[in-house]
Amino acid sequence: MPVPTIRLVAREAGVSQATVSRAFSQPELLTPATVEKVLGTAQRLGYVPNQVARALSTGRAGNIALILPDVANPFFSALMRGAQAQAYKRGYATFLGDSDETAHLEDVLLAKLAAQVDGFVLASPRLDEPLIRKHAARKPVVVINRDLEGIGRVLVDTGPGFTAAVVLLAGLGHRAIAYVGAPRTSWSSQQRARAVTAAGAAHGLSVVQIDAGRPSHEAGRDCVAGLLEAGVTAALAVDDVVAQGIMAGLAERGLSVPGDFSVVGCDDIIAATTYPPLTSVNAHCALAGANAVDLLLNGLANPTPPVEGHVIKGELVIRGSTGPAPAPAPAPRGRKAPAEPDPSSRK
Amino acid sequence: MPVPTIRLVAREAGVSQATVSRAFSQPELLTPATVEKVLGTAQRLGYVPNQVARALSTGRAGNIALILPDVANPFFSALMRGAQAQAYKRGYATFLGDSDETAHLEDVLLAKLAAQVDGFVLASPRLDEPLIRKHAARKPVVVINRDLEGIGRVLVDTGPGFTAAVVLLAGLGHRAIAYVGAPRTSWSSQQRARAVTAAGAAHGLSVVQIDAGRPSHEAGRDCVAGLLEAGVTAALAVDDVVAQGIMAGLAERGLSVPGDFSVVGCDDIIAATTYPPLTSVNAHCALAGANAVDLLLNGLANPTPPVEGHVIKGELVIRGSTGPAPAPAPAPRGRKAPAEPDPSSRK
DNA sequence: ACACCTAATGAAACCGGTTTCATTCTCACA
DNA sequence: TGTGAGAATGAAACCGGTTTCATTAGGTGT
Repeated sequence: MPVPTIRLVAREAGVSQATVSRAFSQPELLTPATVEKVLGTAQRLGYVPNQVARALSTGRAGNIALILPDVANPFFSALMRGAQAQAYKRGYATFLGDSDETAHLEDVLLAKLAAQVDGFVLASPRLDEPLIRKHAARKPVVVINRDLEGIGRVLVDTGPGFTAAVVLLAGLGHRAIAYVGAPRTSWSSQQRARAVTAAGAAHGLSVVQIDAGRPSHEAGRDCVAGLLEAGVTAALAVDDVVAQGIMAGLAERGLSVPGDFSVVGCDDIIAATTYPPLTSVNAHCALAGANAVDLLLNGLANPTPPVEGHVIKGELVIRGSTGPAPAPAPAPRGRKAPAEPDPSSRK
Repeated sequence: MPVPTIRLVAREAGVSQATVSRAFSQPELLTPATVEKVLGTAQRLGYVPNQVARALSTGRAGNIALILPDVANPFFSALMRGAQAQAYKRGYATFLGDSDETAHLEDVLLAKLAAQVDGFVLASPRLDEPLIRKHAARKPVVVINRDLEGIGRVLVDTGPGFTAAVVLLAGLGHRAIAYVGAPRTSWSSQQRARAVTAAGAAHGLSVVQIDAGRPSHEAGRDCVAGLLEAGVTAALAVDDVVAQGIMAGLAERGLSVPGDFSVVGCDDIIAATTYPPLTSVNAHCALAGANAVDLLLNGLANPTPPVEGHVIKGELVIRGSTGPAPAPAPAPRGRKAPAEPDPSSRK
């Protein structure tokens, strides 16, 4: 028994296929009696409109795709949750593409999915700007955490949160702090680094910057040696996963948080579940995902969508991983701290 | 500039559209020189075969859908990562459906996506058996962690791991332990409960069973009161998230792990990153996801696929959350432990 | 040199819908 | 009663691929 098609229904109901089509997509164009007759026979035959065929002729797939660097990272899984739920609410299905943190895979996924979706949400894209623009020229695109003029974007502004964190640490008596970041390609990380550097300078703190590479638990743990060598008493990490790694590395060395060292994370997804609970900057991940989808779908509805940017404010959530700076240790740990790059900048 | 179609490439390359089509789908039918020429011009024009059109004429969508209860749960995000990567490797794109732990949403997602996919992977479905079978009759389905005769399935057998955990705890001197599980609908949880009960009986331990409801950090923390009331000295949790919640609840009450209480988790995704690191049963989540996809796609390739079941063994990974039973406390904590439901079952 | 088989390619039908445009039918109004 | 506007419906083109079938070219065997 083959799947019934529109032509079969048409023949069976004694109407044209155009009528059947309209009975499903624009019933207001038909006599109620006709609609009823068509839907009746369709029901009887078990006919369901073929979504693929519909997509081909209308050019609308009813799908969107979400491309992100790493589903396993809690920031992105939370974001995805928000995005998928919102897309579902608005009648769209969601493709997932995991680029494994590589620009190339992002590019390939964009190209492969282009025909099947009405638009893309790119979360923290690793792709360089020209390529993003190339794809954006073909299909509507909304980027999350990347500031590209003329392309729809949702930005989570964690700068103020990091500033507040630095202020908090300064108030707790810390004098030397570190920012542990991700590679250059990450807009978020750069933004956070800037906030920390500026706030540190404003409050007379010395700031060391450390690059942890791909943000992971291990990366965080591995940079603890560097932190201690640098002689800082607190670290702000690019995200909670790295922050948790730092705490693990500290624990390995018998240092307690926040007694001996303070740690601040970002995203606030796993922060409440770590031990001790992390002081973290809330990034409202799920909201960002949902907003990106809304922006995208609103753009699809409007013929000439105003290119909007949507900014979400991330605020500091203070928990148990930050405390007073430890009293000056009886003896300095490790070799002497490296001199700051440019002390004059502090005056 | 419209998206290039097969006809444009054909005209540009001076061949027929049939030739272009074959250059992409069956290049062995063409002269290598022709293939090269066609692919060259296609590349130059930025042509990518339209998946929707292809799906319409072949009847194959080239997509699969992964339906799961909660993307934000690390077990599922790891599983998804494995599944998506494997699907991509084999040329399939992946839809994601998050059912938010509800059977109804699962049902709706299955129905909505059916037309656009060649098959489904259902991870830990909350749907009841008849409905799963109904959908499986329409489209190929592989389920993960649900044992349904006649339906392709991947099972992660964590029973032996939990048995080993109980043996470990018995060896450490624990006499009363608890299993903290999820609701009945979870096949995995029931399987684990059985293993714990059986192993407990075999080693003369008293076993209390507690239902935490939806498996979450909070749920774990909330059941700590019950654990202490029951007078147990160790808990095995349905997953790492709940286990971590239990540790948080213990820490709140000033109890140390593993000094005062031992905790065992399951899945081994976040286990290495918690503090203290969790002793956990490795569920090989990513592998399960990849295997499910393989099973599904192999089934699609074969006209009459043998309904296979694939079992993955989960083994115990011992870390820092398990230790010797605490010396009998000076005074029993809380009210007296409730009597076991049926003491006779232990003889 | 001729008949014949195979490999490479092209023309056109087809997948299952949507949509434009033409046609028919009604009914209100002058 | 004639006419024109508007509503209901149908015929056919179209979306962008795949695939069948026919055609042409290039060898091979005798």
